[in-house]
Amino acid sequence: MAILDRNFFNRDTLKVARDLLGCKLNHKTKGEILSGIIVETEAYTHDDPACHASRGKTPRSATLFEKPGTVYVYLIYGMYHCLNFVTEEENTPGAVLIRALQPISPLKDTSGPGKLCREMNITKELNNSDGTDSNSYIWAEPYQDIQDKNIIKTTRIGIKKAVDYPWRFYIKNNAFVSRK
DNA sequence: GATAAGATGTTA
DNA sequence: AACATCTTATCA
Repeated sequence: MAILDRNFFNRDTLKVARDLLGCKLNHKTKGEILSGIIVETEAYTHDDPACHASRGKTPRSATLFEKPGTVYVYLIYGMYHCLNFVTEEENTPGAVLIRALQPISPLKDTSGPGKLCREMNITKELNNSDGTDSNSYIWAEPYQDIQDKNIIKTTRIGIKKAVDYPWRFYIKNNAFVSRK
């Protein structure tokens, strides 16, 4: 099983967001591995007003400038963690937000970026870690091949800037996509 | 130091 | 539609 490596993430953010659909996400925590299929993603790029790096490098957004494949986890609204994979080459900010998973491990509720982090036990501790090998705590690998006809490309959710960018991808008719 | 806004989720 | 709840950025 080939793990998604740095070359996979060192590409156009929109392509990475699309290609992550159908991949298996794994998180090693408390001696066990939790996993789920990625069914919904959003892209955030260097020329995107909604990206955390849109106003330059700050302590929080610094992770977005890291090497492709780096894990970016941040807290939103003081309550919920969100999981991202950094894309594009180093010093070019960009990331793919993982918005929903179809559980493989016995996870309860993973249809939303905050919910899946809660279920997968993903916290800020993982921020800035390397997500490109199975020795790290979190990584992804190809799992299902999703055809273009089964992918919906539409606008992103929960943002106030660049609301018209169709940079959200999800698998058609999948019950675990958020905001049904 | 203070303040406002935010890539959310739950409840009603 | 309100609210729970707190980090981050951006001022001063």
